[in-house]
Amino acid sequence: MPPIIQVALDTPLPRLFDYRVPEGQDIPPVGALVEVPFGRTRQIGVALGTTDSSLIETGKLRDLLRVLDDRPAISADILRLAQFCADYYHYPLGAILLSSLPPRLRRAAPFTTPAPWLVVTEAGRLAAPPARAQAQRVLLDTLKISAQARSALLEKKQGRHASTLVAAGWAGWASWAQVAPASRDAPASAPHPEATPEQQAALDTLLPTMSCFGVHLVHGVTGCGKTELYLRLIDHALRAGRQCLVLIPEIALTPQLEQHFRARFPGRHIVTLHSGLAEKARAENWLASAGCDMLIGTRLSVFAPLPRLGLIVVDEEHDGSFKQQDGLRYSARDVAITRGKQMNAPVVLGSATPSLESYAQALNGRYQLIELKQRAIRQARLPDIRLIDLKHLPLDNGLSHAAVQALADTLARGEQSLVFLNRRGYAPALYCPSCAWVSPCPHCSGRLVLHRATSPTRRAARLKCHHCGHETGVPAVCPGCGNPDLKALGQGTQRVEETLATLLPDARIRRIDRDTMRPRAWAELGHAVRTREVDILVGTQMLAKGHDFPDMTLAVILDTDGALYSPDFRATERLFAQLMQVSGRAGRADKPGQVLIQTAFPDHPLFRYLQRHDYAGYARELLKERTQLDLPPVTRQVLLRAEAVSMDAALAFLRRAAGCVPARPQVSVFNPTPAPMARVANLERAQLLIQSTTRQALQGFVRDWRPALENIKPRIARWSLDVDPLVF
DNA sequence: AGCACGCCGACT
DNA sequence: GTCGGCGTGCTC
Repeated sequence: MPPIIQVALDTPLPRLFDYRVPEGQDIPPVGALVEVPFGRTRQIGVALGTTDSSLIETGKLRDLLRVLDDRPAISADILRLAQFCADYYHYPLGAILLSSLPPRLRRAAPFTTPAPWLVVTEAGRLAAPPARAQAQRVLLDTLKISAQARSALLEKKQGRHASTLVAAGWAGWASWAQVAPASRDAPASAPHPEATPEQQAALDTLLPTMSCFGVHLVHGVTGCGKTELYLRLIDHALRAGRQCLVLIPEIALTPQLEQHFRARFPGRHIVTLHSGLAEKARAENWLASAGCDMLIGTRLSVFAPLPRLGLIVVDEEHDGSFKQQDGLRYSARDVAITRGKQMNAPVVLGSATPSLESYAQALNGRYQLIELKQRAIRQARLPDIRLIDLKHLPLDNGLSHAAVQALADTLARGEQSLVFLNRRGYAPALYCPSCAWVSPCPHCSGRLVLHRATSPTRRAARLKCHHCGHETGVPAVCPGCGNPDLKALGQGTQRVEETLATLLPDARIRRIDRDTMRPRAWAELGHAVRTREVDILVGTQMLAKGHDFPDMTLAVILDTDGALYSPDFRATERLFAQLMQVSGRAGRADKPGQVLIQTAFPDHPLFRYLQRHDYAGYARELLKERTQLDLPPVTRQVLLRAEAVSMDAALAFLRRAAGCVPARPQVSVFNPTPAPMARVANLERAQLLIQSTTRQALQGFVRDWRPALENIKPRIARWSLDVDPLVF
């Protein structure tokens, strides 16, 4: 009987598939990528081992087509990590393994990358390019210190200069194996600033623990020198011959971070990985990461091959970008911690506003808490935070007189301001004064948001649901009663921008939200702000991330009140983190910033802590509140998805499902999010999020619910039940 | 997820 | 008479 191998394939079916290995063909090693026939297609899969007997009848077994030996097999540690994710996130192993590969290596077409590195030749070391060829000189000097990845050169648009150097015989292309030894001649790290006493104390605590797994939460105020701390820890790991993985939220927001790292470790091989790279570059960098010293990348890098991994840094660990929102719904921070545990490598989480779940783990001693309270670089005082009590105050389109006056004064002084309003669009709802119709979304419990046309020539105004994506035109008359006089209710960033443009006609205003920001617009924006082409930035939470704008002296915060008393208590946490981040952007070296917050609830405890810049205090307060409500600090959710031919059928299923949910967990969010299927026009989806306690409890519920749910599926096309740790 | 099979209504 | 929309079932 021929040998049988088990293969993981990229299908939604949560099982492995058995194939025969034809006579005379070697059995593929565990982790090898193989091509197999599947249905009437061919698929790439991952060979996972042999078995003597298959549950599938021998007649149905098909033959393995070939092993893809142009690319490395998936290593044992990544297989183990993927297996963890398959169990934890209830997702098929094959789908995880295949999606962890760069898209180019997921395809069968051969991929050869003989020479991804540009190195200086002997002739190049002695050569002196003509003085006019400035760019070539710079590149040659860089090469004398360290080889450069082809992809990095292409990214920096230096491909032509590279070709010129190669044509002159001063540089040549080399494979990874040829490059690595030569690079060791270069200095490992550049001179570094002296550690502040506080940083030194943190290092004294951290360095002795760096030889084994442990999670360390670095809570450091903006400007405390967290990056310097990372650099010291990375240096330590690199000297021990280990690899470092640095996870960052979005590479677009932190191009300077990468430069910083390269400047500090000129002789080390630093590789970057993010979805913005071209397909070929991404595959090259992924392959190079196995032999690199340091990998800097976004969440997808957490699955990259790093056989000598010795340190993981998760910068801005609270950031939502670490959570993947579709497909495999993983949190790169949590996967990183698991990987660290499996590899026995320390994990350092850093943030000025740590997530509450991480902070709770630090307080209960599971993570080590490192606090950096002093600003290392700027001696500037923290911004002065003032509240504008909105009670009895007249507002002009949501803006108080005091706020407008402060913006006008700042403008008159030639300084820059920032206006934060966490609501994009023109108005959060359209309202009929005669029948109280308020633009409900036909597909979910949300409201349709009014979006004005972006320019007179562009398309007309639209109503959009920010929750499920439903979109329609604006009705001429009220759909409820026919009244033609519909009003825009409340303020969005578009409306604030419009109002400010009227009130402050001289100000140059830029709106920053998901509607105005293209993925790569951050660099341009940073430039515009630094060269003072902009006076006022109006924007959503996008302003809380991203670039440091050095000359912002005023931050105005509008309408926080919805989040203060939201039934979703995570809204308050998010608001506090956002306000801390936005406040941190106000002020400059010679001048403390000013923050003005409009609120009808100036006595809310959140503001007390905010005014003292006491993030830790408020985090403790919120955790205490949860204990009193008998909620564990780390709550998680179960996600139940149903797809049916009609929304009604899906909702009916979910209501009945909610009825068979055991009493313990709270059904806290009823959140149907329909998305028309590509092929089945009427098929709708709905989701039920059930908030619960610990992972163990949820897994128990998932186990218990399954049989009960099996009994109640009339007209349900598909349903699935996942532990969803995305929202803690 | 794809993809084919197969069932019923409106077309050249 | 067929074309095609869409429910159903299958993939080692």
